[in-house]
Amino acid sequence: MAVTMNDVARAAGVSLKTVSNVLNNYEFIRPATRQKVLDAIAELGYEANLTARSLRSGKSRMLGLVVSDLSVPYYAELASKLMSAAAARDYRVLVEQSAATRANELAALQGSLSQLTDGLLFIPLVLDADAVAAARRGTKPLVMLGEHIDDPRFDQVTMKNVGAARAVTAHLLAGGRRRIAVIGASPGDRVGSSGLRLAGYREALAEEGIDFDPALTVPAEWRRDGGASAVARLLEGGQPFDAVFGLNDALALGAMHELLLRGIRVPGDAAVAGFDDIDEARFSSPSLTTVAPGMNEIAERSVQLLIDRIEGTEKAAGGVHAEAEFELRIRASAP
Amino acid sequence: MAVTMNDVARAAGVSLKTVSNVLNNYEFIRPATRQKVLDAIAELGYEANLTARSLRSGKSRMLGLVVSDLSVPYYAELASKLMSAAAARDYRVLVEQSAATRANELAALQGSLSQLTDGLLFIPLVLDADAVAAARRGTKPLVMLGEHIDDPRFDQVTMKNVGAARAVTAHLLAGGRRRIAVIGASPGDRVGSSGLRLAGYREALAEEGIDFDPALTVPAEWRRDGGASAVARLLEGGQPFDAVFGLNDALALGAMHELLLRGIRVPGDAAVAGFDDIDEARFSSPSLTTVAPGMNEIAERSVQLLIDRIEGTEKAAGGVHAEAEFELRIRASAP
DNA sequence: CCTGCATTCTGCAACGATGTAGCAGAGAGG
DNA sequence: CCTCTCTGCTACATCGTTGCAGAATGCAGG
Repeated sequence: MAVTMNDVARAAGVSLKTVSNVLNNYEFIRPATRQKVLDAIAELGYEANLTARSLRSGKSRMLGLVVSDLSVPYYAELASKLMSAAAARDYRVLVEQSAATRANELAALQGSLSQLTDGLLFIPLVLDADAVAAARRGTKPLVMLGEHIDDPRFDQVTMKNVGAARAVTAHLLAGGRRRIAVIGASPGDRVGSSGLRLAGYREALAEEGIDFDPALTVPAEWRRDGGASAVARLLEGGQPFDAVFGLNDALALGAMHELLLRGIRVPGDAAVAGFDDIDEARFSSPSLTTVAPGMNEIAERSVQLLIDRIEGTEKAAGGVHAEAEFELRIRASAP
Repeated sequence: MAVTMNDVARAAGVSLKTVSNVLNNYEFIRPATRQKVLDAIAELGYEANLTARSLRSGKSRMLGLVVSDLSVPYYAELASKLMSAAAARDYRVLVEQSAATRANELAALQGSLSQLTDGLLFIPLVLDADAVAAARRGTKPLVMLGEHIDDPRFDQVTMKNVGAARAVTAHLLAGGRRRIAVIGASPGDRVGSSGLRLAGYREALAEEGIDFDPALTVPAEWRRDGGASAVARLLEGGQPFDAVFGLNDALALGAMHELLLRGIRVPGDAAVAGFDDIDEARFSSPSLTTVAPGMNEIAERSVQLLIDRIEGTEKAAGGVHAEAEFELRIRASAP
């Protein structure tokens, strides 16, 4: 039914392989022959069968993206940018949702997703480095995103969590705030986004000679309702504070919602700052001070790195680590 | 390198074709033979090569999803649900962003996306029905989502735009509001989401015997900043109003932001209602009254319909149209 | 004992592309 | 004049699976 290379070859009066050579930009073809083939292709409306090409060549020009849940705005935005970056290089992205499940993350690394793609962009949430390394021995390229795993064995593109959190905290301190509550971490966190951002917060405090008060560090699910209930617990615990640093924007927005509900003025009584600079941060009332982690750069560099690995351009033996630049966005919630 | 069916056949002491038959649940195989094959598969860790299967069988068990931009929360959520619904039926979804461009929408309908997939879920934004019909003649199944196109030729799953908008408006009217501004439509809109929702608004007004005032209908881009600037224009135009109906939640949230900025109390001075029930609607301050358009049902039914077409279960000659049920969510912005 | 049918399994061709080998002719070098 | 390399093309095998045709067996019916 569909036009095949054979039909084109017959129409152009050349062999099947010559058509293939034209399509693959083989060097030694006479211009006249090339033109005959191109004319036949145009006339018949031929389009290469990607499945057949993929079977024969072992390449699909598809990248896999493993993410917990696309309905989380941060991941959706990142996925969108990754897809655009890939499209610009003539690659497609096949997304798989892991629901932050061990079984699903493992399945994505080993199963049919990696079979269908030339390499994987992976945002791990439950697997640790050893589990990933074990699952992935001798297979296709893998680039890690996010902060859950930080291991020299893997290629990785991250944001500057520590530096950006330090900058946000320093900004709150510069505004005269002295008791800054942190929402979304436990005082003992050392790894992952929460540990890194908490470390940045502590560095900024230390620079100002302020002691770290564990009572101001409130664990919470990184969602809006987590931020709201963390603030509620903080207030009910009677801890005084003059600023809230949500470790992501959803937490900060939820926290701000709860503060306003209880008649606490923002930024008058308490400043609020977040992390991520999602679109909503500009439109909350008051608009949210936050830090943009350089998502465009993360998307660009991770796609570039993965494709370089696939095409053999990047040959570094160990893992390549890249960090995107951040930018502080000062808005009304913490001027 | 990878284990093939041939290796399994050799290990099990049967023919290649018998292995294939086992995998495809062919009826006439002795239990003992089936077991030998399954054992060999388990022992060797064989996994079927999907590319080869796809080339040979012409089926990929992938659905294409054409959407303008995944970073729009509504689309991201819908995509997430579509992917889950597909996964439950052992299908995968390959997403393509059209950026609401005519060329990209056409390319998605005709190009390699449809070649790689067994059918398409399409949320058109610029193509009209005739253009889609022309682009799609004699190819794979296509299910339309959204309201941009409403045509009996196509399979389509939609929300009850008119009914839901009427319900929201009726709720505002029941709360004593009489001058309800509508944001996101032009008074003359008849088609698409804006036209349908505007029609529902007018129906509710008519039921209460209230005249439609075109001055209260303000066009705007369906984004937060669109809602904000529409409210600004409304206020600067001096039109009195006691409620704002944003034709989606982003518009309503942007509008509410602008109202609060200008010291107008919500819901005291003006009630605000939206449409979509995105996650943020629960967490804005005040929380947003809106209508949930039944996105789960839309995702389930559209995936089911598409797969039924692909597998030949659904044989209706014309287009099948389905509408999901909506649910009014009454919150603080318009109690 | 033969025929017919259901059951169980096998072998070959084919899906549509690319890789490898090789052939013929032109020009270069000895 | 004979080899050797480069150019431009063709033929054939191959990627890993499934569709089709058919072989071999057992069993029932006449």
